[in-house]
Amino acid sequence: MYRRARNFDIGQISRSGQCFRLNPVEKQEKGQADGQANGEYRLIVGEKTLYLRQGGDEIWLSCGEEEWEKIWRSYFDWDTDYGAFQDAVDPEDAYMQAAIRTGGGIRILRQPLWETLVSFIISQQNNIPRIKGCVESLCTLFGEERIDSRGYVYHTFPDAGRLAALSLEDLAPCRLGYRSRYILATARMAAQGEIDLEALGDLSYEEARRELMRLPGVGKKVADCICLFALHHIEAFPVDTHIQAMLREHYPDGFPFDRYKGFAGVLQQYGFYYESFGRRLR
DNA sequence: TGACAGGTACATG
DNA sequence: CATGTACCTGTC
Repeated sequence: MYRRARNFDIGQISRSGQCFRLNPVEKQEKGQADGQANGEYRLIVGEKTLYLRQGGDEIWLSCGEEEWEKIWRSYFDWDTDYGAFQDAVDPEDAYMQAAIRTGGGIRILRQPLWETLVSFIISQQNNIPRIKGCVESLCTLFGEERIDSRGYVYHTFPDAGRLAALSLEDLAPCRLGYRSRYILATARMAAQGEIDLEALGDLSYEEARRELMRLPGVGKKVADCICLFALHHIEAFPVDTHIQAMLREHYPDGFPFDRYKGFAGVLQQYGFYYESFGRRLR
């Protein structure tokens, strides 16, 4: 099926670092412009795969209407007007305006909580290609094998019960380093009901963040990423090394949180993308 | 060789 | 509360 989209760029989303199982199907040529016919992408979420292609503002998706409505429309935050967020940015703020020109097609996804939680524990002191590798090996070794309509074999993300039953030794092949013990401890808390992940969706941003930080390996930054990329609290503003650099270099008098009350997390993504990926384009 | 990669936990003053 | 440090692993 086809859909027309504004402020939506599948390549930018795949490189944005908020999801780790959205990747080009074929190895891409370097230097292809965003928003052009930049090949096909495959996304794996839960039990499903989805293939996407984009040419300009026209998106092709491998799913039918029913699945689109049931899963992907919400996943991509389709009905939110990102143009409105962008219009709210201070016209005098040359830095954020440039960031938007580079990454204005990024969406804040609504990803499954458990996958996002574990992935962002893995993300600490780590780089995106390696995070992707770690997540894939975790899925390959401990997820369940599936095959999609194209005959592509993939693996689901292992649930908390599955991971809780593992030992550090079992996890060693995933090369998670010191994060292994965090993941086991977190999985055990989730599996034993020491934390109610289901209930997290009903909490406010502050409550959810505080609750998440009870988990080993989850500090402020990771909790904010989970709030932003899974629970869709778009006011969450994760501060990592890139964002720290952005704040230091471009907002020495403080970031204008008041102006962007309620959606600062969207700007965080534009800033992060511009700092981490965009600067290579210049 | 050492610093760094979307940090966190724990120890000090 | 604020600062300092160890921590797995891979890459440049």
